[in-house]
Order: sequence, then structure tokens, then C-alpha cells
Amino acid sequence: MKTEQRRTLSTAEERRGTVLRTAIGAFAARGYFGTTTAEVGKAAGISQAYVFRLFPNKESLFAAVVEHCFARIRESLERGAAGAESSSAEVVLAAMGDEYARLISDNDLLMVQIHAQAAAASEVVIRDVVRTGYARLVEYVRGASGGTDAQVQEFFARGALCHLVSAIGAHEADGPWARTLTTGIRHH
Amino acid sequence: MKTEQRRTLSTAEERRGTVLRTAIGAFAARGYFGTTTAEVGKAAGISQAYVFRLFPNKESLFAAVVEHCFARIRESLERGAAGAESSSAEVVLAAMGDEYARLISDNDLLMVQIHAQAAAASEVVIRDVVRTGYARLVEYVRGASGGTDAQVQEFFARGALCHLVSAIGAHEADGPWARTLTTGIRHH
DNA sequence: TCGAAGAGTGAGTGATCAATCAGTCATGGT
DNA sequence: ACCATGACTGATTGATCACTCACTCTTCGA
Repeated sequence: MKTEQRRTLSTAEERRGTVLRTAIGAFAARGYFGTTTAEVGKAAGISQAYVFRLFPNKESLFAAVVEHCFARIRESLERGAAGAESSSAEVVLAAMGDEYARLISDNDLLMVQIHAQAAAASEVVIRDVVRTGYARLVEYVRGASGGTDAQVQEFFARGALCHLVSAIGAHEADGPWARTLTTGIRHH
Repeated sequence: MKTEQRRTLSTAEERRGTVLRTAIGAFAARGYFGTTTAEVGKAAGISQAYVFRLFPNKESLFAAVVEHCFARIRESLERGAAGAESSSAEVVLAAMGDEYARLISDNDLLMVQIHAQAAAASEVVIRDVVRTGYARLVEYVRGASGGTDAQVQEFFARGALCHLVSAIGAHEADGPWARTLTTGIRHH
């Protein structure tokens, strides 16, 4: 008569994957310093204590989450490049940008990106992750699009502007300033 | 024989100004959540307790600091516009960008900007400050330069890229990716 | 069937933080 | 000379946080 709770255990590796995925939502709101490990545990459906069995400390956890985000961005750019209807740099870059816009219509991913950028200033481990993350992204975009330095730079500049626009919610504000910043940015 | 400490009192208004100026350095490192009010007090040369006489709470304090940063950015853009050698949009925008680059060679100001952007996601008060800060900036740049929407947008996109570059220290990294991102950005 | 290895947790611990408060001392007007 | 106002601080508080530990329950190979 007891409420028989099917409690299937996962392997530690599976759990780590779950945490990586769900922690994006947790860190998105308040970033590295503002998010508690209890919130991360809750989001993953495990106890706060077990978070520390899966990751040695909060910093490593956040670093892993950021790395996971970069991997997803990379995948999204690959999808974009694969779906491009021509191999000219302009077309490939546009296709990548479009696919990236689709990815971050999620917003959590984008916010983690912003918080990672902020935390990179003081936390060396995070800075390394973000730095090599962007390094790989830049090289991939250059290689896959065949664009010039200026074109690739412009691609990332528009991405950075997209982050700004989302962070301050400019796309849901009105006034000419908001339209100036958002025109042609973040369609989805 | 006692160590006679020249303790000259300031007015509360003066102290508030000091805190506003010095807190930039404090918040630059770890942002809103990561910086303690004790650090802010220490940077201003006052006790942690007195920080709360000058500002009602940590959020208002940070909001005021961010507002102060926006004011300094605005001034810098005005200096740039005033020093432009022609009134064509391109020249004025370039002069503004140059003066802005000079301003944020300081780095603390730039970091506060990044942290403000991050904190804007969860703290409503901060979001309002950042939003109206950018609103005013965009309108000013448009008015002073007479540039088109696209030109003004590009101006802010390059600014955002500049923030990214500085946050991850790309300008002191090497490798082609770093050069791609930093070329033509942040001269001083 | 048993036992070792691994998944998972409740209950802490010491440290730290924002905010409060009661009080000291300086300053300037009278 | 006095005192009211305002500048400023030390000590404290209750909450919260990262991290630990002792422990239980599952799973699975031999």
C-alpha cells in the first residue's frame, strides 16, 4: 500500500549530462556569483550535496556549463553552414547568423554567454573556457565561410550587439533607439 | 603623543561622489553579485556601515554607479563629436569611437558596463538604468552624427565587440582568431 | 544470494554578507 | 561656551552559501 516510487538510478555520467543541460536555465538568471548550487541541484532534480559529487566545485561546474553552451553554438553554426544555399561567404555567414538567431531565441543560452563573459574578468578558469570557446568559433566561422577578416569580425560584432539587445530587452522596448539597435537583429 | 589623525569630515554629498567614483574600481572585478559592500566602503575610504547611510541598499548603489558610468560615456562622446574635423557622419562617428576607445582604455569603466549588462537580466532596477542609458546614448549618437540607422547600429555593434574583446582579453592573446576580432578595435 | 561499488541524500559547518543600531566625535550657528 | 545637527564607526545579527560527512539504498557481477 506504500506509494511505490519508481526510483531509477542514473549513472554519474548521465547525471552530469542532465546537470549540464539544466544548469543553463539556473545560471541564466543571475550568473556565476548570483546563482546558488542549491538552485543548480533543484533544476537537475538532485540534492545540492550531490552536485558536489558530480563536479569538484562551483567554478568547475560553471566552466563545464559554459563549455557545453559553446558546443551547442558550434553545432548551430555547423547546421547553418550545412544548410547554406551557396558557398559564397556572404550567403554562408547569413545562414550561420540565421541559425544562431534561432538557437538563442531560447534566451537562456544567450544569457549564460553574457554571464560567462562577465565572470571571465575575475575567474581565470572561466576566462580560459570563454577564450578558447571564441577562438574555436572564430576559426570555424572563418574556415566554413571562407570570409575575409573584416567579414568574420562583422559577424561577431553583430552577435555581440545581439547579446546586448537581448540583455536589456531592447527588442521589447519601443522608441526609435530600440528600433535602431534591433533592426535586422534577432529575428526569431 | 597620540597619533593625531587629521580626520576632516566631508559632506554626505561629497562622500556620495567619492563612492560613485571609487566603486567603479570595486564593481569592475566581480560585478554586482560578486562585490561586497565592504569592498565598496574600503575603496572609498569609509566604513561598510556608512555605505548604507549614503545609499539605501546595494542595488541602489550599483544603479547609481552604472548611471555615473553612462554619464561619463556620454561626456566622452560629446568630446569626440566636438573634436571632429568635419561634420560628415562618418567622420563624427569615427571621432566618437576614438574618444570612447580612449575612455575605456581604463578598463574598469568597461567592465562595469559588462557587469551592468549581465545584472540587467535579473535586477529590474538595473535593467531600467541600463536601458535608458543606452536609449540616451543611441539618440545622442544619432543626433550628433546625423548618421543613418545602419551607421548608428554599426557604431554600437563595434562597441559591443570591443567589450567582448576586452572581457576575454583577446587583445593580449595571440593566434589569428584574436587578430581577427581585434583588428581596428580599441587602439589605446 | 551476497557483498562490494556506486548513486544519492539529510543534516550539518564555518565563513561571509547585506543591513541595523547604538553610539562617538566633529562642526558651525548663536 | 554650548548644543543641535550631521558625519562616521564598531559591533552585531540573521540569513545564506559553498562545501563536507556520515549514512542509506540500488545495482550487478560472481
